[in-house]
Amino acid sequence: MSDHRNGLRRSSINLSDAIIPGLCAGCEARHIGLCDALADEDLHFLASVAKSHTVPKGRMFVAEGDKARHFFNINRGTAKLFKDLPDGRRQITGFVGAGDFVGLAAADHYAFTAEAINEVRLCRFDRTELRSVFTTFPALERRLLDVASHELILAQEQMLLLGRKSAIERLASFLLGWSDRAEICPNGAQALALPMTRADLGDYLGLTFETVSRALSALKRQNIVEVGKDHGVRILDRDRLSAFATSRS
Amino acid sequence: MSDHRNGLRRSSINLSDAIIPGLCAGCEARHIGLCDALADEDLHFLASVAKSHTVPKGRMFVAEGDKARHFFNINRGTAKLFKDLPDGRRQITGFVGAGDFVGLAAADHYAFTAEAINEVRLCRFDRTELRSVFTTFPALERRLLDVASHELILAQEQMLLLGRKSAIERLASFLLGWSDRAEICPNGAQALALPMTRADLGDYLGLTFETVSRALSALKRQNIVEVGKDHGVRILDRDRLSAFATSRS
DNA sequence: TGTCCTCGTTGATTTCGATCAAGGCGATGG
DNA sequence: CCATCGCCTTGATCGAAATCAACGAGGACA
Repeated sequence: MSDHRNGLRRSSINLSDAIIPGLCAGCEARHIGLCDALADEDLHFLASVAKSHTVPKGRMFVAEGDKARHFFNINRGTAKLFKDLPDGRRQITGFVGAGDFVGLAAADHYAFTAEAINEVRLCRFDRTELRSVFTTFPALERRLLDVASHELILAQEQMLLLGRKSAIERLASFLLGWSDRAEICPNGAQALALPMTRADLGDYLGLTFETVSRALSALKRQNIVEVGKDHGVRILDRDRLSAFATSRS
Repeated sequence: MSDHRNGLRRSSINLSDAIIPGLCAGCEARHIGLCDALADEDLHFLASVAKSHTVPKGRMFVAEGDKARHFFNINRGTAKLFKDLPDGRRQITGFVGAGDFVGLAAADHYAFTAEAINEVRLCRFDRTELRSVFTTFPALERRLLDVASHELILAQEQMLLLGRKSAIERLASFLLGWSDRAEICPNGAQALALPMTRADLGDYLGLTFETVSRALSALKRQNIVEVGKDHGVRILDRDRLSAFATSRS
């Protein structure tokens, strides 16, 4: 899970910072922003085509099938991206947080729905305007291609998880990945926050919420993780958790 | 499954054709080539950084973890892309054929392995050289971003399949998707060729080969598909197959 | 020709996770 | 305060797919 960042230069200037100064200050290296591709003085070009928005908890801000008019860059909060089947079954394809770019998985129309898990602040870019910015700053497009490549790698990792891993392996893999993301934006030795519900976790891992709960209990029982009152998780034994993430039983 | 092509202009000139004239002639509109982004007279720039190769059946031509030096464009034949777990479990993330571009899911190192299912002819591009071609022809990079977006859409569709669909739904979804690809390169009312084994299909659909075989038998029993002696499949009732692809039981 | 090997099909049994069910805890609100 | 609701946990049972097993068809090759 750490090699996937190697190919992407870490940003010293985050796009989000440029547009909403002060936000995400502790997170400037978070994941891969759309950052760093522009010189400081060019960032205002991007800012000019961005509109800042706040999405309340539970509100959907992208609907599958809608005409794809915008890209989004998350500044704060967490959202879930998912696809539904007509009978209500749901697959969450990813959780996105500060620094994450949303909207690549779209042709004419969005191929997914996005919903805020808690209050989300984001920047909205018009697709056509962003395209013209690309023409002026090709480095931005290069960066976007890197972001897309990175998402493809993650998607294939998730296919491996969904197609071939057991319930405990899925949960262990998720916790490791989630803690990797979180530690880029370090909150010290704090417990890892899990803003999503067990049901969301199930929809992400291809399990039911009961199975997620049981798998987490199993990890607690073995003193591999600790779950706080606030639902935060602390990883006690990263090595044994890693062992669970790939090996059978 | 048909809307995913809407956002991508169909190519009138296929890159593969330009480099190896005559190949893929019947497939020029196949999937999305890297095509059409360049004017006819500019294609030789691309050709100059490409090397044609033949990969025998069963031979691996990309190994997960290897330094990512090349991109590939398939001209002929079919290959499987996959990831393995240490204990041998395998997830095939995609089958690629004529016109398909391979190598996006890589940062510094490939995140997947690629192996020829039958004899494969392909063009190999040096990554760094291709990058410099981008600088001269930004339209190529734009096209590559479109290809990546399209692959992301497919990957999320596959996550839904792996996480939430039943065995029959998975097989039905695969057959529909596979026939969509094939009909772009029309072989008339012929049966649909399935060059991969049942085991490959299982590794793609997150099932065992026995379950794939049983699901296919179930579709045969209901006269929804017909399986020829050569393992080719003919879809007899596309509507009922579509119904299976999304609905429970 | 016969043997070996890969691939596919089908049947019997097992197992992991889904489903069904009950109850706990904390937040919200009358 | 208690009632309700959302979220989580745990237990009991069920079921879909995995596993184990046997066999058949076709191709490669001595």
